Amino acid sequence: MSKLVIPRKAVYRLSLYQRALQRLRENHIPTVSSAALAKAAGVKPTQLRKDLAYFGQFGTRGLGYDVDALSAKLTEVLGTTKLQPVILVGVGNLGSALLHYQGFAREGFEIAAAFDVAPQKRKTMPVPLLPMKYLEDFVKKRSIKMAILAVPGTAAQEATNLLVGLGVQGILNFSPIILQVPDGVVVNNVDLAIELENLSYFIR
Amino acid sequence: MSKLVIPRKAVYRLSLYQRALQRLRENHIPTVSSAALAKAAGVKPTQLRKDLAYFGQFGTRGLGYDVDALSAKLTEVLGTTKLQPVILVGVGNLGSALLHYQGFAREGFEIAAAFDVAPQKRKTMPVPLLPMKYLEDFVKKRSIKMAILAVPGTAAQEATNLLVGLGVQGILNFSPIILQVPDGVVVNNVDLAIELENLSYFIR
DNA sequence: AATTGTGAATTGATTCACAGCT
DNA sequence: AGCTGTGAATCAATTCACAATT
Repeated sequence: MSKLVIPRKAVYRLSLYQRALQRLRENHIPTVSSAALAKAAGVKPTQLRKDLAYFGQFGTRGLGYDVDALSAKLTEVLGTTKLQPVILVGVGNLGSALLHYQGFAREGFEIAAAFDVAPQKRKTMPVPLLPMKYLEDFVKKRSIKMAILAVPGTAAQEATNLLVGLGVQGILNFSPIILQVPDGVVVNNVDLAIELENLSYFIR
Repeated sequence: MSKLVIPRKAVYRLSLYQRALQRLRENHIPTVSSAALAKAAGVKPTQLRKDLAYFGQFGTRGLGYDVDALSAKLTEVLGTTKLQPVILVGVGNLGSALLHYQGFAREGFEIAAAFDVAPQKRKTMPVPLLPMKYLEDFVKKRSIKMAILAVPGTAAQEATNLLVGLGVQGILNFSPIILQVPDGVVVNNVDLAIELENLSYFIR
């Protein structure tokens, strides 16, 4: 059906639109113009319209977009209907923080389990915290396709090789290393220190 | 001289190069080719060379780049010599995690203080944790220019207005809202849920 | 022989401008 | 009258190709 190619940056923006639409839904606002929605998402109206045009026509000229209908369509296009289970690898400072972070669940992702070389069972862990030796079994049994990687840089590539070998196809990488992966494996990098450094550059 | 405009994405990559160079320095590797450095940073060699060309010539043809010299130049260009103090606003799950995250310090950023509407003093806080009423005083006295924002979406715009009013010019935003800010204020968004959603899209 | 530096070519993303609906 | 949808135009980023240098 709509398996046209949508550019990577556009897909990212679709998620932003979805977020904004969800807030409109909560406020029972039935329709929204491209101008208003674009502002909420931090883009220009024409860009929003172009992005939507990648997979169809949804607006009513003179009126705007139906909030519920567009939101439903975005859910379908983004494939957020069937939600992927995710594992977390590396439960240090950042990793354990991510475990307790509610934001993933709010957007429909479930962290199925967390793994660490030396699991420190501290107070309430919201998900099973397991030693690395159970990783293979778990990933295979549950057909895990996505992992959040929060190990130290020195261990990142090795952990990646392991995950990729077990069939993981998407990695959200918090380690300060650019991972080398084969074609077909997608890596999104989140580097907090670089974001700060980048910010500081543009001040002044 | 070197106050030409460097595109935003290029600046981001400069930080990646700097990271890779630091690892080479630790391993006492004296020179590196654009091919090798580019691979470590996840870009193409020509792109690396173009990026460096924004602010000068540093390589030796036939040989490559002097690791120490290039790293020093990047430090200068990125302005990481004089390091900015940063405050954290919002000490919930994610915020307190960020407080304990060592990665900022490792790259030379100091979180000067953290603020929250209802500060919960739990065990060892690595920095002063203060109620919001002390924010104005602190930002002015310490001339804070950068803030990490980790409040709930519902409070994000209001907190932003406050910070901007006090002279903050750079915000690293973890809340799931696109902040509206005046010209001259830079916002970098980090949205973990969207990164995951994006990843899941590209897993066919 | 190896590798940089860069103008030219290309590819991609964004914005404009306006026709087309409601 | 208002707002979408989109081809054309523009702008930006990336990659190519090769001369220049050590």
